[in-house]
Amino acid sequence: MDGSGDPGGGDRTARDPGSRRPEAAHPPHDRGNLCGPRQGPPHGEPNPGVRVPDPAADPRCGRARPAHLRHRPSTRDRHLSRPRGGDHGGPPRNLLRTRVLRHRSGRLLLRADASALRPVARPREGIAHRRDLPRRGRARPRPRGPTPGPAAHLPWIRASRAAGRPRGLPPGARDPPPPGPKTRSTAREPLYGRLGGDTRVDPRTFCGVGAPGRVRGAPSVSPDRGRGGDGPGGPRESIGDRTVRPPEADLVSAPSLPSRFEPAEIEARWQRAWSEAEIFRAPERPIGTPFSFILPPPNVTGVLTLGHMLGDTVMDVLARYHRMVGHPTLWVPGLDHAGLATQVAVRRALAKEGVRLEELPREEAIAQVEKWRAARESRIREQTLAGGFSVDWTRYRYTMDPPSVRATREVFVRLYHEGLVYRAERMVNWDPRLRTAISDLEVLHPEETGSLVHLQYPWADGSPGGLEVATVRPETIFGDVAIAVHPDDARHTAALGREVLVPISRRPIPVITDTAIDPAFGSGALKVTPRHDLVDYEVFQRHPGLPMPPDVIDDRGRLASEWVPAELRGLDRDEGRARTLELLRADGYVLREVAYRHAVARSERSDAVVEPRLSTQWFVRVGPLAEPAVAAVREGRVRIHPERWTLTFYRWMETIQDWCISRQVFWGHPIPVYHCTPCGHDTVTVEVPEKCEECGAREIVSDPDVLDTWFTSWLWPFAALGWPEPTSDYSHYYPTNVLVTGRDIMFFWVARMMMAGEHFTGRAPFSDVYFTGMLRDETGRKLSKSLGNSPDPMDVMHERGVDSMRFALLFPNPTEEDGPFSSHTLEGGAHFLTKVWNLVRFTLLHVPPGSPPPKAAPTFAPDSPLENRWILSRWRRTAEEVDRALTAFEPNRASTAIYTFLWHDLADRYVEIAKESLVGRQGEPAAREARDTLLYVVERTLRLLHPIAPHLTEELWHAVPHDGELLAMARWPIAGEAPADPVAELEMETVLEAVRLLRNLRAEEHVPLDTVPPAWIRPGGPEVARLLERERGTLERLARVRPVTFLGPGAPAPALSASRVAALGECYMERPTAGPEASEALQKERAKLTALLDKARARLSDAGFRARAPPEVVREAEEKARELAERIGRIDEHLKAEASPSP
RNA sequence: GGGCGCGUAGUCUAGUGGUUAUGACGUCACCCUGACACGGUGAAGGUCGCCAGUUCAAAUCUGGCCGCGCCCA
Repeated sequence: MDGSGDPGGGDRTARDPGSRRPEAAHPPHDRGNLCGPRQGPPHGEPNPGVRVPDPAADPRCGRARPAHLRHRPSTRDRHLSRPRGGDHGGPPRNLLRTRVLRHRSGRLLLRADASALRPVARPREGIAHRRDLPRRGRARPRPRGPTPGPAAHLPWIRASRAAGRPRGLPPGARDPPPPGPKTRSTAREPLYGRLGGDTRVDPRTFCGVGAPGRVRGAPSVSPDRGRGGDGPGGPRESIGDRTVRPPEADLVSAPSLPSRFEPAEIEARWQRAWSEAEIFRAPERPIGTPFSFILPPPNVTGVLTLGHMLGDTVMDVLARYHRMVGHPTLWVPGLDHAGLATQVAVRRALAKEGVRLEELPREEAIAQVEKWRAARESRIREQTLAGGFSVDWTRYRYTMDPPSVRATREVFVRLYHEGLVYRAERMVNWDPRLRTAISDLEVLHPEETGSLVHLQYPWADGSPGGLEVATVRPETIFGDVAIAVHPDDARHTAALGREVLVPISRRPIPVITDTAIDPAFGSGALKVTPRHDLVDYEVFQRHPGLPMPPDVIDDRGRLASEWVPAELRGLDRDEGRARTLELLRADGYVLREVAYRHAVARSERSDAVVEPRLSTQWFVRVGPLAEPAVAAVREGRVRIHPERWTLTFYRWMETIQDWCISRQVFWGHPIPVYHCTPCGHDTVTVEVPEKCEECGAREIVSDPDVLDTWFTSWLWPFAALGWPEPTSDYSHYYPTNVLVTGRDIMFFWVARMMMAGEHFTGRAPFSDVYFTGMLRDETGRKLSKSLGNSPDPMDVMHERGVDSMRFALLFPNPTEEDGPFSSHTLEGGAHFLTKVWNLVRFTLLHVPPGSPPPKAAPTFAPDSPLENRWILSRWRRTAEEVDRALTAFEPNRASTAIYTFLWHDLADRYVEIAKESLVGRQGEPAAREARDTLLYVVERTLRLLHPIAPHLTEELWHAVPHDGELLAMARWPIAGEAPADPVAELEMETVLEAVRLLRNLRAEEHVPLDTVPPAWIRPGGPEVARLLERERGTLERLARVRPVTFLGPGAPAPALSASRVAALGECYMERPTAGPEASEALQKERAKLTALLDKARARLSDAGFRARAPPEVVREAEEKARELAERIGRIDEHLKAEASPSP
């Protein structure tokens, strides 16, 4: 645990440079130009008032150009050739703006020449088409086509070759052996490093795509611009060549997106856009049900880790979701001063310069810490900004800013006057290195091997022998006041009432009895050292006659006091122990020493062995505070996710101890207690008093201690909103909705916040607590700084992009458990985002410029293509699942649902099926319906994905016809808006199963992909027959067979064919090898089915099953058995036929 | 020592009583098919830790054991 105040999480940390107020780091952009309210309407209704910054103005983007002119070479470029008449030299580069190219299909393509706007710097490697790159596993050049290269006329590709390929290859040799171990995609070095510094200003870098669906009347955009030139807003530079724009008629628009995306550029641009539109700023007077929560303020001593990123991502997903749903959303960022931890860190830093923090005057020391804090704070903010998290920076708070001071003092004073804060002399955990009390929670108990020393305490009356006492801390014998034995321990009855002498110092002490003594430990006799052991102290308290000894170990952990032999005084504990042992051995007190494994208390902060020490401290009486907090959970007012942690919560709350809140350090909130020297009264007030409230004397001394950091943190959900002042934020946004944090600070922080919330505000501070898991590396170890296996999030974000990181953090991680994070998961995230990117590119290929944004789900005629009805239905189910997951605090499930839908259903199936219609081979009505469906589903899916991958989806959304200014404030899609169509889903399953069978046959028979063989299907029934005949086109295309011939029940199968038998029927494909031998696959299938059938029959023949199982289960089982038997029968026929082929 | 949790293909993971056990990474084969090779198609790979029990039926419920982890003492 992070013992010293880091609500941001134990293993997490953060920092950022800069000024305290975020605005300084991120100045509002030209606020004067805002022509409407800053806050958008609660929904994503188009908000004409919000001025969206012009991404094109971003210097990192190069110059603005219309979207359809912005283009980087992609696959299709290799098919491009110049229009006739194009010459090799072409116009001077700096004049050439666009080119009309002819696709080999005959279509015209319009493409921007990247060289037009600026000289081509060394292009990034990825610009080159993949065919130009060394490929994995293929060593030999593959000659293709007569031209030197597929895109040799493209200057940047030439450049790329020059830069990226081995010299000396002839122009036609395009695939040299891989120069490295892997292709670039699998190379491990950071992309950044390889790209070189020119990456971010590369003119080919895509600078924002058009916004064809711009809202009517949006002031910042000229309405006639269409797809041509607008980014998210603002006037654009005109390139003055609109005449180049060809007639709409026969132009299929070129993809306006490059085939890969450039996360760094996109992220920076949209983060700026969001920031300038101030959409994360929560309204002062929210309308509707707010959604609010605090960011666990990270510890100023650390840097943000991936653990923080996980938590922040989860929170951001929730925030963006609720914002889109229409809830006024407030996410309060902050920073924790982390008193002890910070002091330790600064102390260490100063020590390197030879300065001892303790020796500085208090003011000077505080100034040093302040300086340090300011530097760290800006680092933390930088990281949070880089992550694009949608916090409201205008509400940024620090745990030592004036309102926090006020709240902290207020709370102390109230508790003091309520009798819930008190000062007492108690045993506390003392850190002798830092010289302060620390809390139980800041003490670790690692197992260590020590030595158990058995000593003989001689009888005081001089009789021979003595009492055997075992101890691991012989140096504390000088503080002994008694030897205690269990009253029932027969071994020691003779010793009762006698006295023994403390070895070396020869001081007589009594033998007493106490039932707390464990007779099984050592000799059953315990030395009682009340000032230096909790158990001993308790024994001591039960025996009022014993004298209180002086401290034999001082606050620095040195042997001290007159009870310690002079020669040992001043020695450190360890050395003192060794020297004491020597003396004991020399004088014959040692009976034996044995190695002993035991838990040693160590300070989490300094690693020093904790010294139990009797000292005067301030405490909070937590019993009365704990009860309402427990009640809140029992009554369901606070829900803990994962739920099982509620058990741990209860148990801890039941055994809770008073909380020591004073610390003997200088960095923190001073304890607001002022002691009057003349009369001894303590004045405890919120305002700093000038005189004693009792006697009026001015000689008052403030308490030298400061408060535990958590004494401020536990107030955070309301203190950060302005409490105790009745602020607007407090009244509107408190209680908050959720707390997301690591479970390692459940006791430190979460439980205490609940106590404070109930006690001071009368309400639970949040209704849901979500504990994230821990991240682990590939070998299952926790990511941690000390293990060195925790990558810096900044590196991760630079390498793969923020959204990839976010996706990788969510997707593979179980909701309730620890999850893996490695370069593999990160790569997986990046791959998915590339898939999304390319799916949108594909969509843009087929959605003509200026298409209206999808306002509602397309409606279909009864005979509309199956795939359209199917994909809408699948989208609806996905949207439902995403809603369910996000309201249940399971963002990883949302990510899984979207991933599966988008990749498998939408990209792999729907798009492949719908291509036929989209390219127009089915006529214009079919093309239009497919376009409408595709556009609708893609646009709505981008919305669904936005909370998880905000930057990418924002970019893509602007490329697609859409309604509204920013996706971040667009309306959350309503699942019910698309019709559920179970029939379509069932039918599609059948069709896809048939496709799978045919593909299977193809692979099995090694039919090359460029061969389109005929196939036969004998449907299992009339319904299947009707369906498959209707979907024949889909079948033929996806399976790459033609024609498919449907066989009637009795019709003979083609000779020499391979076959598959499935529930839907039988499929055949000619066997090119023409062997009559029975198919291995058929045999295998038969064996599998037979096993299943045996199982099914065994079940059916069980009388118990028939009698007790629900009837529908029995019916299903019978059905299944029948079907299996039938399939096996059909397989047997095939095998027979193959064994004796018909002539 | 007490409590909680987890053991499913090489790895990570879905799956809360009836499924031919899900997906990802990795592996193998074929393929650059006009979005994507950061891609597509197909395949191989699992006695669901072990043992007993409950049940007509167990990866799933119960108990015991083994292994791992976390928290508390």
